[in-house]
Amino acid sequence: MARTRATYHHGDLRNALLRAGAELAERRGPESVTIRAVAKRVGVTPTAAYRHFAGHEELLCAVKEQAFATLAQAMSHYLDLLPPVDDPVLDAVQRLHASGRGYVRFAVTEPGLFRTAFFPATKLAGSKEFERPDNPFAILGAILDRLVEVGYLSPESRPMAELVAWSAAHGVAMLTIEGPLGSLPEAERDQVVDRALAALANGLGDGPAAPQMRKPAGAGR
Amino acid sequence: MARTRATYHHGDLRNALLRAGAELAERRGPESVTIRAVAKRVGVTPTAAYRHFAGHEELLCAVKEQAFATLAQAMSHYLDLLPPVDDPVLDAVQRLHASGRGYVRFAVTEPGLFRTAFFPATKLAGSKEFERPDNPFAILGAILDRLVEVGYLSPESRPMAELVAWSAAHGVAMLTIEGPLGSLPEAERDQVVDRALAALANGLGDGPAAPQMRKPAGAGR
DNA sequence: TGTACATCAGTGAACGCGCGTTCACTGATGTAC
DNA sequence: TGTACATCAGTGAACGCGCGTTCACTGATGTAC
Repeated sequence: MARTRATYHHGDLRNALLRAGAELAERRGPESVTIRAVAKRVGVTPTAAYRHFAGHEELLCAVKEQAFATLAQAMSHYLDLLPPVDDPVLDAVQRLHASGRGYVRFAVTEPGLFRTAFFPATKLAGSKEFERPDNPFAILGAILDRLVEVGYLSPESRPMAELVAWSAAHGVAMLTIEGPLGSLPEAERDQVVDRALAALANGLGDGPAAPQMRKPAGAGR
Repeated sequence: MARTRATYHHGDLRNALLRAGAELAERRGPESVTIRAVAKRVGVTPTAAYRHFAGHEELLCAVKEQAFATLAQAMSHYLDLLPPVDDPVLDAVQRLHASGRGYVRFAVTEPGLFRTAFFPATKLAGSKEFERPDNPFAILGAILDRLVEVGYLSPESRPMAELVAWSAAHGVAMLTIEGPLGSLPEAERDQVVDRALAALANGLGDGPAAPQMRKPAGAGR
């Protein structure tokens, strides 16, 4: 299987098309993921794609879902690199911060994939990406649970906190790849990113352990 | 002038095309702003548009810029509705909060225009929208200056604080119109929006007047 | 005030492009006997 | 083990669409004399 098309039958065309879709999305964004472009890239007739996808929309949804998973993996990977810290509160807060940094980092290094992950899904199949365990929502959820455990976040504030945290990271990411943050020099941009994430971590904390974590004014990274 | 095409010469075609572009953007997003569609809407040959715009890109940039200005106006208008409060610190913080709410409100009620305002500007003319005085950056700037005056924000944190604040609002807006926040019931969505903005206002404050403003755990709107 | 004429803002037909999708087809595969 | 045949995964040509853009043009406007 998976030979590069020496035979008439491909053997693994669906996956090949998906991979080609991901490559196109990575290089030129979600708009470039067309039936024709994807088929051409694999070296196959456009018609052949219809054996594996009902149409363009289904293909795009599959690529989108895949991009979303890649984003989650990047976040996880970035979190895994984080050295643990003795103070459990600080450790938990740092994990929140790092997840945001991983998120933004992915958006910056893979803007095409990032945009694809959030490409407006036309009709159905919109929220399928959340059924998988490795999605940003779930990753954030675990971090926030930990923040409650260590007393940084109050249990009352726990519900929907994922979305609050997600918003902060998403805003920074978006303004960087297609907004005013994009034209900033990298050093200043990183500073804004860190300050935005710090403001979130800072502003989110309302548990008994929160006050001691507040940084002094003007503290950098 | 501005009669609805009883004569051969239009008299105000450039503006008419721009208006048609805005209407299309409003209804079906930036992708639908094409030379042909805009001309058709005005009741004119596509070729006629080339008397007023160098090409599609220039037209789209103009519409984009216009959408951006509309966003700023909506923010201003929303801020103007805000009743002043006696406590100057509270007043300033509320203005920050309200500007964010206006921003998100615009995104939700006019998603097409909002997306148009942030549509990736291909080449040049990218940052032209910031030359005008009525842009979100300037509006936020004034609010943040005030926050420094009243001692909520430390002067050291003032630089680039616009972008930090902007990120928070932008994230919420984006996740609402084309992300997981969109599928939430409206009441819960508003709650997330308010919490995200509160977390920002809360987390941003590092001046002497900040501690007294912190809300108790689980405080709602 | 009347007229010739330059200028300007539109028309209409046409180009080439890439797109999604359908059709009748054919080559390869693998299974039943 | 060998062969007939159903099934399946691909081909190739074609459709209609909307797009940006160019061309030679014509109708309206307004200005110089």
